Amino acid sequence: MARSSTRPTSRDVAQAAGVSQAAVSLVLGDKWRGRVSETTAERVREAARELGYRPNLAARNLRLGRTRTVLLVVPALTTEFFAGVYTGAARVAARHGFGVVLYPSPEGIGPARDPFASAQAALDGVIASSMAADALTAIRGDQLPLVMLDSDPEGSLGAATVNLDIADGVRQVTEHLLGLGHRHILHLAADVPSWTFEMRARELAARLAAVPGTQIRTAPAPISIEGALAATEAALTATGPRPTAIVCDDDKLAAGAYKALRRLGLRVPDDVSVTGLDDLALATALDPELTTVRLDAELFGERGMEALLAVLEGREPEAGDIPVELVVRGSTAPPRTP
Amino acid sequence: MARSSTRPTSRDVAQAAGVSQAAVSLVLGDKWRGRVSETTAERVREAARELGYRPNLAARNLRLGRTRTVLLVVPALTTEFFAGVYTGAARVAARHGFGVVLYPSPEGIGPARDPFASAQAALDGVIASSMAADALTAIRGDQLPLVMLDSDPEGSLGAATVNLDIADGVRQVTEHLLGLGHRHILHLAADVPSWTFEMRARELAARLAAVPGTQIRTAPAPISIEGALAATEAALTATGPRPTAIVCDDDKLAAGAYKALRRLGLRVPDDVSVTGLDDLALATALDPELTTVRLDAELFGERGMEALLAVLEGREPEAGDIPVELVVRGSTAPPRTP
DNA sequence: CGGGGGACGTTATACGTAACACTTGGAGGC
DNA sequence: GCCTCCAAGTGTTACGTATAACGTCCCCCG
Repeated sequence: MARSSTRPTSRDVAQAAGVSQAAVSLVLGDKWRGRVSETTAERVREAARELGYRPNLAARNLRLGRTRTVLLVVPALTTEFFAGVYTGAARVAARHGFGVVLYPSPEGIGPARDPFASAQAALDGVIASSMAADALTAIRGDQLPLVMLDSDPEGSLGAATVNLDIADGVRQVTEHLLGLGHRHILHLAADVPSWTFEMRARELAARLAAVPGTQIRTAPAPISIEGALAATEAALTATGPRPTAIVCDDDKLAAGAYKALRRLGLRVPDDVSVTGLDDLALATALDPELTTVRLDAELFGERGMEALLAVLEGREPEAGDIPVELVVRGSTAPPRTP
Repeated sequence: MARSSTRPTSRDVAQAAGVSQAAVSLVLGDKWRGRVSETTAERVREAARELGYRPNLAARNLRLGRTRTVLLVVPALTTEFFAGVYTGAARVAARHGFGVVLYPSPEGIGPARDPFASAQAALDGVIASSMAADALTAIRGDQLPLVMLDSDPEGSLGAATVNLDIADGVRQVTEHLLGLGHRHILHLAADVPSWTFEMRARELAARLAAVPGTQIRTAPAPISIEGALAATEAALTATGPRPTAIVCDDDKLAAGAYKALRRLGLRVPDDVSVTGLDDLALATALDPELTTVRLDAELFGERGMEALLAVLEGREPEAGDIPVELVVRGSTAPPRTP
């Protein structure tokens, strides 16, 4: 029996099986075909089982110079959306023998300057959702292979990007509302400095500008129910004609809009139509159920991981945005004719 | 200039600064007081900065025999609740120079037998939320220091435990409803084999049994809005007197109950009162806002991490459950007198 | 009967870091 | 003048693994 206080090593297994450490490595690494006899291999496996042997990952990582671990940087964990992204990424990763480590962006967790101070794990690459440019350059400084999710393809410092076709989602929402007859729209905009939100505002404005007689107003709000409530209430009690529809950057914002409308005595969709974006569980918990743009978070995660694997293997990542789909529910209707 | 293709090592830094590798290690490890002169130390730091040196974590982990990385096993990432637990754990961890890696339980991600197959990172310890017993024994088999969240203190194989005082939450809910005059209660129970849910059912039954004239019925449902909707609808259309209050194991279940009641033409709280448990953002998105038990997820995570640090340092973890608090909102009212 | 080549291993080495044990050149004490 | 001591480092080793390179046997073929 070896030292019982410490974890058994491959050398301990070797001694127990009466072979060399190299043989243990070969057998357990599944590289023994034609190099070790079946009986010896079985003896090694038996010894490993007996001792409860687990390879030391730090040693393996050092030896191989790679870790088969990847970091997923997300802006926060507070929505199901990034849970879905993680699930998809982890599924693809597992198929390729990779693990995924999460790093929620440094809001209240240590210094923002160094995204890796808190993620001690040694890494092969990084998948990062839209984040501020300075954090991005910090990551690039680490020379790690990088895939950006939902980021400006032009300005991402040459990193590979995987994007949802949110511009198309905005198009679908706009056409849906215009088709119903809406002409006066309030954009409840996420007050977060990020390419994706700026792009949504631009796209929405451009779509509406193409139709004469339309008006748009923008109300920025932090992404929380309370924040959206306040912003919506302020925007609707302001002077001028009342919007007949509210386009929200996010389902959570839509939930806040619902509350504001209720507080003002307005009904959805009779007085005001509301649309969201994400299609979280929240969307169907609301009454009436929310018309929103469904984003396939898991597919997003899968495509992100596949892109990173491609970069790691020196291949070209698959191009093309991920399609999104408008889900029409009960929160949109034609505007009441005045 | 060293080999530019590969990452610089401490030896490269040493060469650039004209010192030995050992000196670099001392300076960068902040152990140089009285061993290296201030001028040399500065020269080393300068060289490290120049080359963009980052220590190889795999090598450090191997050398030190520890990783300062901890695994947090959560049942799923689909709720804000575990996002909060993570945030709290990561905050405490960062204060002690630790990192936290997340491992969502193996639902659709690789083989359930080996929770670590997907988490390649080398680990110092594990924090695990309530999970099936076989997964637990698998973890124990790895000999890693373990803290269990919200698990049976008796049956957790000697691991340290940190618990929310959910029994007290159930007490508060029960007393609130009994005080309002409710006597016939439906328990919308999470259909998940877990100590914490079994405990809630037991506690609820015991509390009600102490009051003569009360009735309780149980409807098990998967933790999803759709599942809760179906279960509630089935339970309410069954024969017998209709419950006047629904106690849900979870806010998400409550959202499903709301939908079922709406579909049946019943109003909250006039016809039926509803309570939840968690106090997610969802609770205030509902109309009327949900009376629920607030769990302090971040504090839960902090206490979990502190307990693990205590175990790692050979100390005794702090004892005592984390208090929870009933938040009364608009979803509970006295039953209508028939 | 010589030797070519499988089958079955072993020996040796490197990955990058941290820490222990050791050296060197003076300064100071008596 | 010799011993001691300290500052300021250096040389060396070990952590546990994976793999390239190197031995043996022994069988079989020409």
